[in-house]
Amino acid sequence: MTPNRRGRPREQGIDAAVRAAVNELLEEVGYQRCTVDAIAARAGVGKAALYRRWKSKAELVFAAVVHDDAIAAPHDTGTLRGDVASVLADIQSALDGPQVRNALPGLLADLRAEDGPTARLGELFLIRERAYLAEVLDRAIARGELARRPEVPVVHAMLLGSVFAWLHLLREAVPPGGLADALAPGLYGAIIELGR
Amino acid sequence: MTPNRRGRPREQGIDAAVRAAVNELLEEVGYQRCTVDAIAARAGVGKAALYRRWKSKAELVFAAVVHDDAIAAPHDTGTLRGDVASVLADIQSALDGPQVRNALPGLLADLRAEDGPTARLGELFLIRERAYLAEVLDRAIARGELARRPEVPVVHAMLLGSVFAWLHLLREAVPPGGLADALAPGLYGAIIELGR
Amino acid sequence: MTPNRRGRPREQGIDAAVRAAVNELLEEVGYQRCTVDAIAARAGVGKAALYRRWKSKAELVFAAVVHDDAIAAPHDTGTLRGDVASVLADIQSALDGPQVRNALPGLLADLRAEDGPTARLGELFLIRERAYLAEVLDRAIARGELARRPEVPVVHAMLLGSVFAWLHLLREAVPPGGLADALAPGLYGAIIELGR
Amino acid sequence: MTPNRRGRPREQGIDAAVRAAVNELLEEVGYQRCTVDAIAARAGVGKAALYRRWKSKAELVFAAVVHDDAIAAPHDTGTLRGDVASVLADIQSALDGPQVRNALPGLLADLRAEDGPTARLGELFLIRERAYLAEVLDRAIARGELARRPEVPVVHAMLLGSVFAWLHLLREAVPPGGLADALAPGLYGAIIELGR
DNA sequence: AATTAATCGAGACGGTACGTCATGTCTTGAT
DNA sequence: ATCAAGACATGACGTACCGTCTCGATTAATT
Repeated sequence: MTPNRRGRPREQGIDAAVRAAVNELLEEVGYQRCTVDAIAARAGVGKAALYRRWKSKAELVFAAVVHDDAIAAPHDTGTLRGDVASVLADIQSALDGPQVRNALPGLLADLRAEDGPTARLGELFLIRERAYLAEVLDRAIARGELARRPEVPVVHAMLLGSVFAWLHLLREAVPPGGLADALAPGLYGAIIELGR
Repeated sequence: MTPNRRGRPREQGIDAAVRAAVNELLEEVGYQRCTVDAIAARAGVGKAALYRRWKSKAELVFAAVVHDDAIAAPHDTGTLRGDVASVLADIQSALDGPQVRNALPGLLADLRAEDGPTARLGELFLIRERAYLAEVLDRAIARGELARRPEVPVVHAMLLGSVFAWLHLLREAVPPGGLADALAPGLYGAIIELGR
Repeated sequence: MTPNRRGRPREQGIDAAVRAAVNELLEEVGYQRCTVDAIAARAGVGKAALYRRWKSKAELVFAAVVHDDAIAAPHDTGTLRGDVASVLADIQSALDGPQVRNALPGLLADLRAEDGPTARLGELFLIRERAYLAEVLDRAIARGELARRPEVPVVHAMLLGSVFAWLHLLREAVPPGGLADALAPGLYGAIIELGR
Repeated sequence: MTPNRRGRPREQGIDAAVRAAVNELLEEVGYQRCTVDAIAARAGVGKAALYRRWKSKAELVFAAVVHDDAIAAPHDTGTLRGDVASVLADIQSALDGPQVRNALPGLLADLRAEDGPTARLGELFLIRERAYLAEVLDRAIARGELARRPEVPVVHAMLLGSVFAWLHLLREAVPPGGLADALAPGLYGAIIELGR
């Protein structure tokens, strides 16, 4: 995976074209019928170019679906209550796009089945999300809203899991006021309780 | 799926043999490499017998993995705090077995990909869990621990999602004190906040 | 394929290095697994340099395998019987090297599949062989061994074909006395019959 | 490759359908562009059914192209001269069909590249052809045309090779009188010489 | 000396075929 | 009508190879 120093450099447009193709196909036909051949054809690219960059369909789709700005810089709303709602909104926007929503279950399954370091769903993604979360909690402590910092993984599981469960396990419709608003009060209460 | 009226009756031992084979294979090789052919071979059964009973691999595995006592009768511990921990323990025990843990992501993906009523195969499971949850909340109200009943789907998403995220998204190790104990305080706080 | 007039001249050593690489690989792994990439790598050469010189793998291998002295000057042994054995020995030495033996079937297939003039790349080789043959026959007439000159293509087919069939169709082991000696008497008889 | 005793028997029509498809494709597009996928599609058959019967494209095509009646029962014309012409005509008809002619070079190359017993081009085919030849020679001895039996492989190489060379090495047009008639006199002379 | 232009090694690119594998259906003969 | 065994169509996957192209660096002959 180390880029080459000599030889023809990788063409720039391919990554973008592939991402676009994947996202279109995910939306049109879902994960399972979003074929590697179809992706290559739609992107106007050979399969070799795909497998040169990613080592499986799962990695390919993952890379196409996770955009780096998924987790924006942690927005400070001034209150923990507001920050929690903001984090939830970010999580929702990362999980609820038409592509991600179609891709996530299949992706989870395929990444799990592969061995190697990529098997963990977006290590990087989760690490950044966790750091984000730690910062939000620390701000709340600085404001005096929390006495101590709760275990970050616990908070992480509650926030991420609640959104995921709503969308993919319970498969409830997103409520009119927005999913973040529906979940925020309870999860705010949870954090307060843990930070007491 | 209607059983036969005439002709040779279905052999009794098959269901059990298949369940056993599925569970062994799930544990040994995971969901994707737990092939229908492998299941049939291990169970000493023809594939036709499988598809006579279940209409897809996903249904087959689901049936083999979900034991009816997954959601026990709602145990009344006397306090909401205790009940929440008890529910969480039940959820964890339903999701954390060596088979379910391996099967769940693949199952989610395949059930989602199927169209028609099978897609909601987990419905029954979820409905019972939700009823269970409603009862726990109502007991808390009766005890005076809650002023009003929170939205059940919200609570459901938080409880189920937290466990799922811990196990399958964050893939954290189960903490020494047990997963339920780690998550219970926060989620108790969440319910209190929502029932205020 | 026209050489350049201006600019950097082609490096001299490349042709030799490539020929060597091809012959090694043919002997080691055969025609099909003698990849263009492998040739380039072994020769320490870029693929572009190969395709600048030859227009396909088949041409490349053909050039590497056919040495110009393949058909030596027609050696006059003094009798038709001797000349036939000599021609056969030449043909065998052209077809029976460890490289040619491995390359020939694949080469035949690929050259045939290409359209255009390359398909007849062996032409030159065959034309010279045929001229050689005509000379041998004419000498026999001059000696009075033959009354008239047989059809050269017929004689050609018999001589070349017998050797080829032995090596590549029947895949018989080369007999102890040498292939030429085993085939010469019969083919001498054939020519006598045709020249009667 | 042992046929099954239990389970669904192999469908009968498939072999015939595949042979037909292969022969059509060979004639239309040649060996290299006669794709396994195209064969399966044209025959209305899955690729698995093909690979269940033959272990590579080469074997598949070989089986489709060699028809069992390729070498008919050795026809006794009453004279060695006539028998030789008859054998040659048989060989030509086996090698000169529009399909075989297209397939042979590619087939030779691919079979050679594979390891294992099939690598030898139609062992069975050659064995039968050789037996045929031995019988022709023995008849000639019985008639008193030959004093002793020439080495069969040598005769085999001359007869088979001459035809093959004419068609695939020299790539001469088949002469008006027929290829067998053009080659028969010389090869008759060869056999006489060897049997003297 | 500066310019020009064809070459060099390296390696990415599009296309295309291969052979494998899994799903769900179907077909045997036997129970 | 069921059973075990196993063949069937479909269709995706990941690998391999070919011949082309693109990069930055060389290397001569021409200005």
